[in-house]
Amino acid sequence: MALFLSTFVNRIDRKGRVSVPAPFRTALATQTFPGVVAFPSFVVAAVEASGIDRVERLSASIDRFDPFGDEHDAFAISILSESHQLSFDSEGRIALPDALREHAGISDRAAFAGRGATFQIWEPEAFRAYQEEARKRARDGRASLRLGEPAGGAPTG
Amino acid sequence: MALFLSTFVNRIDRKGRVSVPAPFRTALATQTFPGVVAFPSFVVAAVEASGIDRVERLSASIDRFDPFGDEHDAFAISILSESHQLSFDSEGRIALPDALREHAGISDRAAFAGRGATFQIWEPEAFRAYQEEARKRARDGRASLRLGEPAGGAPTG
DNA sequence: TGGTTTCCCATTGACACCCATTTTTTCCCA
DNA sequence: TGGGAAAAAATGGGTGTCAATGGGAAACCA
Repeated sequence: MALFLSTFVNRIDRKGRVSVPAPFRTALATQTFPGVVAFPSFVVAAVEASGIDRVERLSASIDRFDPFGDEHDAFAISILSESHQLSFDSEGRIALPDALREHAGISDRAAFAGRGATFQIWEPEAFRAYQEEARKRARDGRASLRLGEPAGGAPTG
Repeated sequence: MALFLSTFVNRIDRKGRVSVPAPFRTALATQTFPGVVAFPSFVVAAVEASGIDRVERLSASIDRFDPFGDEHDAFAISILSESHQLSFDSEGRIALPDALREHAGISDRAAFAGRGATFQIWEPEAFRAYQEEARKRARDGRASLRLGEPAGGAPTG
């Protein structure tokens, strides 16, 4: 199972290329498409990304519902139509399309932030601020999260 | 299941490496990733650490919910994106990233404090003070600890 | 055929691996 | 039960390898 952890900040060269962090590439190695699938987040100013397998599952679960109901239409449009397939070059880099860069306000550096099964791509400073905010919320303990089986107990942090 | 007990203080060399205490390495031996996963505590000035299995469970339980809801966003960001995968070298050492060292105020020595299913990494003096404080609270009887049935509730605290 | 993308190669720097040494713990035996 | 040998753990440092980065040239598209 793919697990994206940690945050890496990489440089974008004048051709618009960024190295995908090596640990992320490793996590993506089993995918059927050698690259990442990315679309603009509709919640925050960042790019959502994952391997193609996850998108295929998402597509399948959308398909399972009424294809003309508008409930899932929004998701289908927002995600699938705005997704980009970004393939690795021989060095493990991808080219970020302008649409995605603009959405995230990215110029010459990109922060790859692991989120478990997916990751996000941010403008580094914006991510720092967002992270600070998230940390505050976590500390306030408004969300309580318990680990699944086998071992119970909340994360102690 | 991994069980981390006792406290060990080890030296950090000029490359930023520390030996993970041998008993902790033994407890981690069954994990799928040979190393530790660590992230800054959002409660105290210390580093939270565990094996990767625990983080995988965490990721899975986040994934189980609406992946675009913000209910668990704070934890996802605070834990997953701030986690570092620190792999053992052939001597059983890990390299502590600057971000983690700074958060815990660690310079040249690190205290590994067992907490059962997880452990923490402290600056030794800070840990001593924290321990003293915890002891005081325990004496005042303000903390009550209950053992669960054989496999019952998890101890909190 | 201009502009873009892909492939290839070079450079740099960080880190993983390897080996040596010191320190601590364990174990054995007098 | 104390001393000492042997084993294990911790520590220190050199070096080869790989990831990140930059740029030129070929391939591709419009």
